[in-house]
Amino acid sequence: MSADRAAPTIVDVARAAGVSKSLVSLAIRGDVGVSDATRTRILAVADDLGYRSNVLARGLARGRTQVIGVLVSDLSNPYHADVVAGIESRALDAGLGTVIGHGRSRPEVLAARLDQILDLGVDGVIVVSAMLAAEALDAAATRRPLVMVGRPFTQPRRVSVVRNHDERGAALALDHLLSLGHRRIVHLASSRRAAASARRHAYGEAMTRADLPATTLWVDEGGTAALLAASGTPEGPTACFAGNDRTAAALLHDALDAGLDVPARLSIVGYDDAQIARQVRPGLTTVAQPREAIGREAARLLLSRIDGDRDTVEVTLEPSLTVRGTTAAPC
Amino acid sequence: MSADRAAPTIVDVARAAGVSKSLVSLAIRGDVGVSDATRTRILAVADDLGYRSNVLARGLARGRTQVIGVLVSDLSNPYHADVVAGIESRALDAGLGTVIGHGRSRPEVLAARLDQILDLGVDGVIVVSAMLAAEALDAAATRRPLVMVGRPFTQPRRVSVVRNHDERGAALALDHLLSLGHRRIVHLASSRRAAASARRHAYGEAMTRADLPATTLWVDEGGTAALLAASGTPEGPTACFAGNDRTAAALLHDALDAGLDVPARLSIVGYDDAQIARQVRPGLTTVAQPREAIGREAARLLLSRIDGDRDTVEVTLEPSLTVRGTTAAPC
DNA sequence: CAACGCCACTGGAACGCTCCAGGAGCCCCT
DNA sequence: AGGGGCTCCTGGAGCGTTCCAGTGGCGTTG
Repeated sequence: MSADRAAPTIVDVARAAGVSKSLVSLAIRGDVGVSDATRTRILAVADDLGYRSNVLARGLARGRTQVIGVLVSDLSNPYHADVVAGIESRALDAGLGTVIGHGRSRPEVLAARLDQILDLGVDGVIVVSAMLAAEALDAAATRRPLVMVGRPFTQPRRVSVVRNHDERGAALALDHLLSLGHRRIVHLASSRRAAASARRHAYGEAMTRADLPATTLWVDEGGTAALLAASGTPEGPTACFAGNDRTAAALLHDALDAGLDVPARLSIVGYDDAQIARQVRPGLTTVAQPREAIGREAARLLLSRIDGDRDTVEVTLEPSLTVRGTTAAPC
Repeated sequence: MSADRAAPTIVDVARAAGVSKSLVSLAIRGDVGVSDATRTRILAVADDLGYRSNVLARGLARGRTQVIGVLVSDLSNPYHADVVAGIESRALDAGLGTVIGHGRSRPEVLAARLDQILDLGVDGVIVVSAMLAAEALDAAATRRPLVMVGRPFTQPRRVSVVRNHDERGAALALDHLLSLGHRRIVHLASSRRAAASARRHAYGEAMTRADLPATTLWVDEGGTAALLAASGTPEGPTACFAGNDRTAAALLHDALDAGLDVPARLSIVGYDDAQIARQVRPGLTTVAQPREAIGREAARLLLSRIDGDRDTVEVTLEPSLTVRGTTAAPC
């Protein structure tokens, strides 16, 4: 099938338009110094021939590919999808393409993908994963500008960080519960990672501020069962702030199974506004991160780094509270 | 910061090892015709210098980048994530990298991303999206080998297709309901797209085979309400086969809201074994597609096309039934 | 011992683009 | 009339690879 004939190059266009290849290059990139008449002619010819500029050749010659990479640990996590959407929209505004690498939640795969994306010649990388090893992150950052999403501390210098303000989010959740009249509020934690710790500490501080005792229960230590058992008793907790929506949803599930009325006997607040928060019944009250905005901000930081800005910064964005059906005044 | 010094090239390695750049190239690619002693020396030097081969230059010179592209319409769809995981694992086995493009469920974005991925110089593309316009698909297929996942008909020749056997899946669902003793089974459809049609037709055929009347209700025509109203009556349906899990979950939700006992008064079977099937209560009985296997098969087909195989084929893989809590014998 | 074949290695062209130094033509000013 | 400064355009070098046609040395063979 002759349609497989080699793709037209800049030289083909130049020949067909009767100009030099340099001029075609200038015209296509929209450079000044090309007369309008010639430019339109060249573009028409290019279009006619079905010319597409070869990114590989351009990247090789310019040292820039106009493509940024995004490394994601878990594709199926809607949080990641939204952040990626934000990144893409901002990149597109700047005329850059985006490719995504998928780490399948495994540190070694993640590191390999990161290398592979960099090898492809992207101009910069945004890492949306808390799981990437610090050394891999550091090594990558010496190769290209790198922006990290979500990890609360800038371990290596040279990387910028965008994250949601977990402390403030936890405070939002607790203010909500406190204003409903809850006093015996426990925290259900399932992870010791950075974001989870920030939320846990913020919980502790909010309780201290309100002069109330703080109690953290761990899922992997049977915390859920302990919580459910206690919440029947007169002195038991009337509300629970969970470290994330998955944990909250599981708790809700178990509570309903145990015949405990939610929210009448136990109020539950999650964190993340994940899809599951809308799917459970009653709907989960939760703290929402500004996911697209986080992505857009990450892209903005990366673009400025690509343009030569050497400063690495840490940006935190404000979360908000979404009230659904799992919170009410204690009865 | 002096770590930003230019990355070492093959020439640097050659100079450091005291050989020609051609020999370095051969050694690194594992070509024959390099003595063992020289090869190990070259590799050691390369490693020492932190040499990484430049994919852009290699792609330009060879016309092959050793990277395949995957175009996905919706990142957050776990179905897609699993297919991608399958693709990646197979590609990795063959020593190829993978980049993902994200179409955000919008045909025009999808088409633009596809072009962009192709521009990047990937050796082939796998499209995991039913939404891509046929023309865009066709245009892409003339540029590189292309494999389509999920769309049941090969519209343009030149593309291979991997899909789940929707007809057989629907038959599995109906066999299950029939063997439970159901006789009045309706189909609830929400889409007229290809996969949905295949399931709908298979429903009709299965009913005909069993000598039972087939009734298809459409969600967008108030089918859900009609179904719920009818299922109370003596002659009303005792079971429903939904076109996908989302539809099934919504039906389940409405049925429970209406005070209808599921599965006692109404059995429900979905399709896809999406995450939601596990999250609703009771868990949804559904047809599961072999998602990773589909991805692996797609990658296998693509690789053989890349290696010069000109045949385009259509492969269907067998689905399986996952029985959960929404099906029981009619009472 | 000359001829041959094979092995290990080399140098340069090519891939498709960008960038740079420079050239032709034109208008304006002195 | 001569020069200066535009604007519009050109040719060639260079980006880091791969590929191809050799080259030289060595062992085998008639």
